[in-house]
Amino acid sequence: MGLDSLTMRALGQALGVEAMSLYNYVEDKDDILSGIVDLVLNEIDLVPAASDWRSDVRATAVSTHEALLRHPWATRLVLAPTSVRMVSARMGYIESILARLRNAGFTPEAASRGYHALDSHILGFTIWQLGHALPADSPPDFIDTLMRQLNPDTFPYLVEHAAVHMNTPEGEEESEFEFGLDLILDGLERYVNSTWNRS
Amino acid sequence: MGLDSLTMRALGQALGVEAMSLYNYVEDKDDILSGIVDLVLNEIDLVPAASDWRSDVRATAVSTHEALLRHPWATRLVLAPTSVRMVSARMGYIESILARLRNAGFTPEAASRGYHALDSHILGFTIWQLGHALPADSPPDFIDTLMRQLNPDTFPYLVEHAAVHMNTPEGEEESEFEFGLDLILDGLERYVNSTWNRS
DNA sequence: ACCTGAACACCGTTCAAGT
DNA sequence: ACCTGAACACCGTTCAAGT
Repeated sequence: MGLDSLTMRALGQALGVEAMSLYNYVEDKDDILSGIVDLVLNEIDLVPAASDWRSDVRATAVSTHEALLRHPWATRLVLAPTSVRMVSARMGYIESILARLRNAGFTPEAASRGYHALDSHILGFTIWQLGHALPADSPPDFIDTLMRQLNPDTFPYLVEHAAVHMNTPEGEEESEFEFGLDLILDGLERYVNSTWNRS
Repeated sequence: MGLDSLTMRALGQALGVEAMSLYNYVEDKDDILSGIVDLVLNEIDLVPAASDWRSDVRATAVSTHEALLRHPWATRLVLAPTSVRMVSARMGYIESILARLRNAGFTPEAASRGYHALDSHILGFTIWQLGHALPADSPPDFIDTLMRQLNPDTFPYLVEHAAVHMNTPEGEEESEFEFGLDLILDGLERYVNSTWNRS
């Protein structure tokens, strides 16, 4: 499992064909990966202009987070694009966030800051979340070894932290993303209110 | 350049030896990568207990961000560890954040939330920032192609956003990290104040 | 037009053979 | 004890040769 197991030879085999045949349909492997990024990003609902900027932007943040979680392997491609096509695939998404903020009255500078704060949280939290999940190919004794290191004397608060996680119901886990998101939205709201001249 | 160019054969050559000799000193390649993670994480100043929790935690967040920027290739290893050793290398770091929050009076649940919000921003923002830098091996026409797609008619706000970046002095760029960090710290401060019983 | 075998320049890793 | 050549099982990619 994992993005690394997507090889030209394996893909060919899945299609009942030799790896070299793929080059009749595709420039190179990056072309395939770019296509994957396209597909994933197309699952995101672009920012609507339905209500206030905060709800609109929030909806897209959640939609993006969900789309990425649906495709864990693609997330690192979105975050660290390896081709021009992957970069340009994200342009519409970025534009729609910027547009929504500017239309809400953000100055160009405030919209830029807002976009950075939001997008780094959306992508950054998601990849952080995915990275903290144990790798799928972890050997059976992976967790054992880890647990043995988790000594209550040397890491009391880590042990406590683990316990908090154990006692947290399924859906709650998800809302950690929204907790951080709301901290940022709160902050942006106060930031623009403090720098706005009401006309 | 990049982490991918660290191969056993290349490393051997740099040491004036064949690749196979390395296996006399090292279990496997993961062993080497784990060692790199160790070295990078050791550059981080763990959370002091010098003043208020906010300043203390903030100092470590900045220290971590700086250490990671000094070693861009290692960042994705820290974020998506591929061995038990890489995971356990981070334990002391996580423990120190949790400890500082708990000692400041955070409940176990609040400390967990706080840690998640902070660490996801520290690691997430950094890798987001690194991912948005153009890849070092970008072909010369990479930027050209990109600029041609950046049509002011279809992406007016992206063009504006790019202009904001152009007009931003060097050091300012850095403070985007601290801008987001302070939004989160503000939020945590209000969060714990609202849930605290002062005794 | 599409597919393939052989080949090239790479990987990480093992192992018997050298010193 | 440490190093190495040869080998194995992989990569992405090219290209001449087949249909």
